[in-house]
Amino acid sequence: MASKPKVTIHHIAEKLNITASTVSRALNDNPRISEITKKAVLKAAKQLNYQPNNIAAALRNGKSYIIGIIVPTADRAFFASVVRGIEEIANKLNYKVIICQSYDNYEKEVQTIDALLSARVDGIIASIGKNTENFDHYKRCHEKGIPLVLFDRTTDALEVSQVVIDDYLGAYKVVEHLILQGCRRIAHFTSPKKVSVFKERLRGYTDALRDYEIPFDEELIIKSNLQLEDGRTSMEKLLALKVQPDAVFSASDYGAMGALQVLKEHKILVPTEIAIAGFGNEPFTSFSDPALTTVDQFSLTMGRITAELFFEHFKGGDTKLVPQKTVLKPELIIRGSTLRKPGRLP
Amino acid sequence: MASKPKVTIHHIAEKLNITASTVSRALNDNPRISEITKKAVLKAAKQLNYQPNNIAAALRNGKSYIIGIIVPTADRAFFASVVRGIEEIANKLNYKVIICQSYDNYEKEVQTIDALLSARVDGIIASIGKNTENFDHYKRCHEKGIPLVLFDRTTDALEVSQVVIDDYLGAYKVVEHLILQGCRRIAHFTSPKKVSVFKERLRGYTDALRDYEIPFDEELIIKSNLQLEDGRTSMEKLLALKVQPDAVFSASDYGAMGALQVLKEHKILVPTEIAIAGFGNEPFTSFSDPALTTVDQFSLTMGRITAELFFEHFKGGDTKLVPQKTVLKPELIIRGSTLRKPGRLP
DNA sequence: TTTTTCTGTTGAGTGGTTGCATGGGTAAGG
DNA sequence: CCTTACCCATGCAACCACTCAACAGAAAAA
Repeated sequence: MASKPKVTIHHIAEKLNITASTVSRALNDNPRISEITKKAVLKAAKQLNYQPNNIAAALRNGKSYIIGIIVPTADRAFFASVVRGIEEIANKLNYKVIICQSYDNYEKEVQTIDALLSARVDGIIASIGKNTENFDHYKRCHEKGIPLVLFDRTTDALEVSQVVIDDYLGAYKVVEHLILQGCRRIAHFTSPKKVSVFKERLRGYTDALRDYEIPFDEELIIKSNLQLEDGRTSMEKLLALKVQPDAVFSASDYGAMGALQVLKEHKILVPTEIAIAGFGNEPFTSFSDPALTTVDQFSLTMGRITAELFFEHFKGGDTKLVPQKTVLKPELIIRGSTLRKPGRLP
Repeated sequence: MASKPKVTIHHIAEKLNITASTVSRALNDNPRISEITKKAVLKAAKQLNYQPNNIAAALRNGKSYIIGIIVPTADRAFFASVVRGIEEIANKLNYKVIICQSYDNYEKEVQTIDALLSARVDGIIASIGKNTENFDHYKRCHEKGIPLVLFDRTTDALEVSQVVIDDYLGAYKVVEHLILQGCRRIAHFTSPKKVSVFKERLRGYTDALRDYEIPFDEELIIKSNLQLEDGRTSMEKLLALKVQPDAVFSASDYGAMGALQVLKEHKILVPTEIAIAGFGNEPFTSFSDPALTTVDQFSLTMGRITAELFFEHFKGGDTKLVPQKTVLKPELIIRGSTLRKPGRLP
């Protein structure tokens, strides 16, 4: 290494002929220190190129001012946006955020939780991975007394605060919209995983069909991982049916995009022959031709609300917080991929 | 808080009637501790629900096993991918990664560096923000003796290792391709910022024109922030010219996508009337109609290489590392938005 | 008996914070 | 004018949890 001066408050203290505690207090703007001393300390600190050691402070205080965020992946627009919302609030309160990706991998998720606990973060905000069915690692947070808030991919198996959007309502709106556009045989791409968001979207789908007296057909439910490639194969499966659907509602935008690609390759007209709708309002949904109808999840807002809910834990002192579930209303974004009757916007 | 047992190695030691140092060694699998003791310690640790305190260890060792990554934004596929590549290597070596976003904001970037230094990370890997023209905060890393490696958005003003792709070559290939497709009046979207990648792409553009004896026309160079909206306004500017271009090469995929949207709205045929090419191979480039010709940056590879270069710092011991610059070769991805002569793939 | 090996202990140190002194100065009270 | 009380700025030393160099005691080897 080039140079490691390792300037500590002791060096500053020595230089000024005072003690480290005074320096510490001065740096923390403690009222018990005179302005003159503070000025001197600040000046000396600058001169010596002093860099505070948060590790030491964190050890002493038992508080790191860092909160951990766990998301399946940071490159999904939705999660990136939520993270941004959280960061906004956290930074305002002088907290730093460390972002960890579980890549929807259970082991990695467990490891990450452990790493964060060992790193002594002041709290964790997480969205549960798709493959996670055991929540013991999250329970551990509770045991250690460190606050946990979940968003989007949550579970009711844990007694923690959570922020979700009304996936049921979003799905219901999509399907209702498709029905109003004249679709009668609506397929649904969903996940085989026990993730609440997908279960809720499926429920919205079923209920909308029921309310409009459209028969539910099991063969129109295609389960997959909902990625682009899955959307493609799912669509191929649908096209192989004796009676093809006249609409597809995918629980993810990626799946919908895959379906759209396949339809274009098959020269099947969208939305005239088959309408397509996704979920999530990923940015690319507006770039396709036709642009994808989808559901916006107000990700930035979700991030902010999650953070606010999270910081409630620090306000009340030691009073145990009652877990709160905040449900946001999603918004249907109607675009070309489902618009069969021009000009008709509900 | 619910419960804060705060189990330390001392509790384990007490329980087993040994000392804390023995416990510490046992937990670290030190050969000087007998297997029997190790087993007992591990068992007691589990029983007591012990959670190691990395903060204390880091303070003592002066090593946190955390490296900080600074990217302008984590939600760009390119950066997300690089991060993933870095994480892959880092995790293998038992390092944790903390991802920080500068949002291309200079102040935030400076703050982040300071925060990371104070957090005593073992090193920093960064991509410089668009608006950063002063690099003193990066120099500070060097002063403190903590390793720094830059990728993609780098600068030669700092004596540090860096990993970049050959932006010049990528741009050259794009423009050459456009010329071979018969385009003669090729516009270029670039950034007004002093960021090397954009300067290099511009240079590739100019050189390709020169090599093919196509006159350079200043009015075809449009400077903007290269986001979607910028692409739109830039395209509008081009359309307002007396002599419109027959191709647009945007230094970013977002800009290209904006241009494409405007052209479609104006019912101008792509690529027949105006061909469009971007740079970066963002996933959405394959979703548009026509799909966007662009340049792939091998982001995952870049992440891996960056990480490997970074960890070189730890291998050599205290020998000062000579800064190394690794240049990756980009790949031209030809898609519909520039394919005027069917079947002609170089 | 001396030396080596093995296993474990002691105690200092990592950098910063904080409860409890301390000591000088000032103001009030006698 | 001299106590006494009190305040203010600062010092002292313990503490946070863990690690490691140095050391010690016992058993094994020489």
